[in-house]
Amino acid sequence: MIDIPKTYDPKEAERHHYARWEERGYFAPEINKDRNAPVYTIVIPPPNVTGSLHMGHALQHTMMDVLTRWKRMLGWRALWLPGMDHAGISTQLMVTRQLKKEGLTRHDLGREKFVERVWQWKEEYGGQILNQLRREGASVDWSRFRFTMDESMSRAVREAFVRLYDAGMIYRGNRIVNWCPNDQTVLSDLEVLREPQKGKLYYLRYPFKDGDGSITVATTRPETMLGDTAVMVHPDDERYRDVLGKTLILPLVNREIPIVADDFVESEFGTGAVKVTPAHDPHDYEAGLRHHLEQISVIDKYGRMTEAAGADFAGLDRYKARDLVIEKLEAQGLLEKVVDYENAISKCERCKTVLEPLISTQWFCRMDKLRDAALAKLRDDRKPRFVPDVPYEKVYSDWLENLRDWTISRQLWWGHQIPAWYTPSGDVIVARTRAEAEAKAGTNELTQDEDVLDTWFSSALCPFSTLGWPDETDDLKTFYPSSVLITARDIIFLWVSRMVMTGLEFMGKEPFDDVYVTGTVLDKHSQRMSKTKGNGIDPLEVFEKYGVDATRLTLASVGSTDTRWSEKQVESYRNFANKIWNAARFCLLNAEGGPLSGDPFADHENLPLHDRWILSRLNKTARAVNAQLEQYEFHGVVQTLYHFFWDDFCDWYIELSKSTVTAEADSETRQIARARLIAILEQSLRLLHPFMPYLTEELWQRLPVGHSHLLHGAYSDSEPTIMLAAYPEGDAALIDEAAEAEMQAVIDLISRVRNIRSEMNIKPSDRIQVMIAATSNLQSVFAASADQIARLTRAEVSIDGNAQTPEAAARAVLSGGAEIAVPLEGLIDFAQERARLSREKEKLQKEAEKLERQLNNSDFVSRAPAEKVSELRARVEDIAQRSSALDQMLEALS
RNA sequence: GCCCGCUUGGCUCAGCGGUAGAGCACUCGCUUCACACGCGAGGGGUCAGUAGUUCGAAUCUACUAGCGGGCACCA
Repeated sequence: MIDIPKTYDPKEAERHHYARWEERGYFAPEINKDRNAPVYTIVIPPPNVTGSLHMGHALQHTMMDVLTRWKRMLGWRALWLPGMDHAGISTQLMVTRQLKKEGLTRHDLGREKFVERVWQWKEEYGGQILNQLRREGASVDWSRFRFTMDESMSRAVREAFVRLYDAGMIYRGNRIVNWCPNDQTVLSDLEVLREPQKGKLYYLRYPFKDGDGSITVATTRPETMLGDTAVMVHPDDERYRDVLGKTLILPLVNREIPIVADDFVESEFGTGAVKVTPAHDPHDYEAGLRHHLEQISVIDKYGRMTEAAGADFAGLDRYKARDLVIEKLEAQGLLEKVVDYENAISKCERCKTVLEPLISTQWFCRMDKLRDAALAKLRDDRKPRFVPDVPYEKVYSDWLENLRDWTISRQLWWGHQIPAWYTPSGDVIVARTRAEAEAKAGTNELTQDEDVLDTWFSSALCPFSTLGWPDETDDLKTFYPSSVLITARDIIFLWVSRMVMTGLEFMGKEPFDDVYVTGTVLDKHSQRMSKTKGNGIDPLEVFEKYGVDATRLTLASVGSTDTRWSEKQVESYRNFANKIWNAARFCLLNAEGGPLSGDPFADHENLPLHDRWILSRLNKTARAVNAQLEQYEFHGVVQTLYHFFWDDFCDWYIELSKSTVTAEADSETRQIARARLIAILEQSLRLLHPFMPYLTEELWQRLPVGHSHLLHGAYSDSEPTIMLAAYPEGDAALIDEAAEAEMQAVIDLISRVRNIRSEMNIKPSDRIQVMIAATSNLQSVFAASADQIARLTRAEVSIDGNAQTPEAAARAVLSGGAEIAVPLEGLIDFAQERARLSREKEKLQKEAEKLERQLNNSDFVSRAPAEKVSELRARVEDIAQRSSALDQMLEALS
């Protein structure tokens, strides 16, 4: 007897298979020997080197793996390309912290040594997520793994930079930017966190230069007043008509500043007069340009006041300066009032420091042309295709339309140093290499720009830089563009849009056909999981407790809508995994003598009903599964598989096969029944494999089948693995509606008898008798299934339309013209039976009335499709028949 | 402020123009020779509300309410 544990132990299966799959190269598209096979590509949105696996990753990875495994089994050359990004700011922060513990700063080490330290850190602590990817069963091609700081990727970054610069799309300029005083670097708009905060609104009086009086302005940041160069009012504001063009004396500084008119001002807000600090506010910066105002920087890159703020303030922290400004203004009677006020404040996404808008020289990427190309692609070709299209297509295009230039330089040491050099005379040379720059400049006295590029600048190139671009490699030709990008919605801007723009610019083609946007896994209070809230659930712990396969199934069924995390759900899929294990256990315990070759379902016409039925169900399921995967209907496909395996295969097919399969004596009938059972199981495992890779491989390897023959043709010379077995696509010829209808009648009959058993409180161990009278068609169906009906109802079955049934019997009427009687001499309570039948009659009557009403509506009969009308008529007829049979029964009982 | 999504049994979610579904929870009965992470039988929903379109609406349209999200937030 084969020894198989009664309960599935996921850890056991998870321990072995992955390493074997990886070693044997199953993940690489080269395993596929069919040169004409279609290509399927997914480039992973590279997780960052400092990150570790969270639920969102696990969700996306599951879906990517499902699709990759599915296409691979269909014989496609499937490539899932893994990568990782260098996360400039976060990583530098990690290492800086590490140094701090040693009492060092990065400047103590110098740039070169510091970068070395970062590489060391990366080797030691970075990329945790890569092993977690393995744990998930992700079938990524590790041989093509790319890290954004690898030389090949760095080269692509320099190439892209040079090309964009030469095309006039990258420029260096002095503009207002988001500055993080803590990280000492500029940030792009997308890295800014907007958070509401309780603050104050200060009303300040600015006196007129000539004559008495003053204008009151409101501000949340009084310290910036030291850098004010104007006050603005709305041109139509009656209150200020007379003061337009007048001059004010800026308090504390005694600078003369003008009053100018600008539409931007909202007269209703505050006093309707706005102080303008072009050097420390993005809106004021724009206004400053419009009115040719001086830009006076009063705050430096450390968030301290500059010399320009005046001797009293220079060197003070910006918040200390705020207090001092207020104190001094109050002393001079220029503080009108202070009110509580809530507004949104910009913070650094990573370190949460309040950002300081500063004027600074940075590199920018112009977005107009890139943006227009992306928008045109969407408008003309509807590419990329968003799934679901509502609302993401609009989210994407709205964002693109309002796009501003992208700040791409960062004041960091970890990252791609900008390929720009300065000559002694200050000319800028942009080139791929220093040598190229020297040649261009005609001198070797060049200094390279100190800054590095935004990490996203390199990530945006991933869809093609990972494939070898700028070289026209075979990989690039073969695998670009990729088939689908799977991602969470907060990445649409950071990634999707930028990849589309660079893809169109450099490759002339969008980087992926489809963009599938996953839902979000929320906690049970509908809150997003986050580190700061501490409400995150660690996928690794879930793997540990319920197994990887069960977790994958749970995550796959999230699909594209947000879902609250429920451990009960994982538990039910854990139970499903166990159900599969035990179904296989049953098959294996009864496998002896099952033939190894040949199609056990060969003689299709003459198969028993339940065999034709399960074949029909299986093939229908396979077709549905393929269709649903094609449409990214992850939730639906999980339901389809679950229902087929548990309800159709386990609850019915195994039970219907049992008497033959478990017969004591060996026989050809027993052999073939066993072979059929195993064949259905085997195909089911293949259908399930993309979702549950470990369990299915574990079981599949144990099945007594000719494994090699089951491999897809493209992998026929490989070692057998379910990973490379042919994915069942479903044969339409095996779908047999008649068999399904007949089987349904048998199932209904068995259910009705069980219902009688239960309602009449008949002990499971008590044998009963079931007498069946049916119309000729069903009569033969039931007759052929009599043994199975008997077994599943624990009854003696007799089928005879003319037999006399005893009065003391529980009865039921089936749809399609069949009646059953269960003689219950001495056991039956006539009143109870009457009540039961009457309830049933009532139900039928209600339904009949509803149908009659519809059929009596002449509009319905004339306008609804004829098919629909006749369907309803047939139902009415069936109900009438059952109803009158019930009447007879009731009459007999009275 | 602008835009979007969601609202279906106690809970978590499917369905998205033609007889209201699943899992969990609940009730009853089962150590039936794969599985108690199980088997069998049940109960439970006017599909948020209102008005429309339609022969027919949970499903389409508009509005309302509640919840959630995105963008812009004006000092």
